[in-house]
Amino acid sequence: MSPAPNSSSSSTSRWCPTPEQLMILEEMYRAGTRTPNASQIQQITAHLSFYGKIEGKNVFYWFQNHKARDRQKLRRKLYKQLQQQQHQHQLAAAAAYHNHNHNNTHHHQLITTTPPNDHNQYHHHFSSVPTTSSSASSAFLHQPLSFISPQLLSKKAPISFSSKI
Amino acid sequence: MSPAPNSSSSSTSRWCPTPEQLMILEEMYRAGTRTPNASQIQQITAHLSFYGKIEGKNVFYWFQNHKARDRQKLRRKLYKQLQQQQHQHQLAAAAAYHNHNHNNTHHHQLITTTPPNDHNQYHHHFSSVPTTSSSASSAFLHQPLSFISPQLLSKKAPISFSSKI
DNA sequence: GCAAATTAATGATTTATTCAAG
DNA sequence: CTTGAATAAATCATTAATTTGC
Repeated sequence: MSPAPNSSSSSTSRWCPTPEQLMILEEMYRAGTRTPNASQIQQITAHLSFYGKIEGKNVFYWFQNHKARDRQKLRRKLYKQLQQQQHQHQLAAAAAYHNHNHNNTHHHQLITTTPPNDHNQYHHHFSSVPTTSSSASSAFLHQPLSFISPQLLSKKAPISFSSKI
Repeated sequence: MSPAPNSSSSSTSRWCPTPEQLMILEEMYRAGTRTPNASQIQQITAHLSFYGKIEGKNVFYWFQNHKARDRQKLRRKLYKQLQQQQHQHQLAAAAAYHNHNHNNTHHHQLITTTPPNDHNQYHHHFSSVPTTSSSASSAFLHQPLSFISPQLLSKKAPISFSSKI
């Protein structure tokens, strides 16, 4: 049943996107639009208003919600995988306990569906072992553990010596 | 393209964070850790090594890279926003702010930092008549409002069978 | 087949974080 | 240290699906 979204005088409780509008929005999202700015929202609204009553805030909210829920979904999926891998870790640990190391590089990275264009791909690359010219990191790490900061795992760790940040 | 990072050779070309490690690192970053010192790095490494092979330099580099990329991302975003006149799309959000609490069911307000002066919490009361100002906020307040329709500002009355008002 | 009741989706709001500027 | 700006997370509220009893 078509809900007749634009019963004008009545209480327009909330926007109900028509299938055309929804299709276009989803296509835009799929194409990479995540947080359109004002001009884009204006254009999208103008374009979509051809298919039914719509306002800019609807477009704005739609992208907000869609992005948030997409992320949420992905996050739940990752969490599931995390639990699985924790389980496997336990198994692996148990196996390793009974069996000596077997040179079995059991790698994770089961993520098949690459996140489209979002951030969070912390795959930095650097030489595994800086041989002679040990970079600052190793030198840094070779410091004799001056004082252990108490609030490592606590919240709000005040970075004591922040030169300029 | 990938040269089979973990093929036969046991020498892993580079550290590959497990989801658990990644999650913990992100959580630490979110909690405020940005440039951990040697002791912190040691602790973090010890903690994370439970979930997989990791070294101190990995932790060090991770925080370095993460911080850098975060800043970079944010700069790009800000640049985009400044480049434009940033009209409405936060206008909708601002309009959403405008609504006074209709019925706050339960609020748990965790105050982390003691607020010395509480005389100004959320003053987003943009009057319907914007004053001329140099800030971008007034810019979006000023504009002709293709969306953010008046009905949003005048906030509809809740429909009949509300629980309570 | 059909509505009332219940559940799932999703639009709309509020709250908490974050960064940078003053 | 405070404040402005913007957003993402969390939540509220309403519509659509669906289940259920008749």
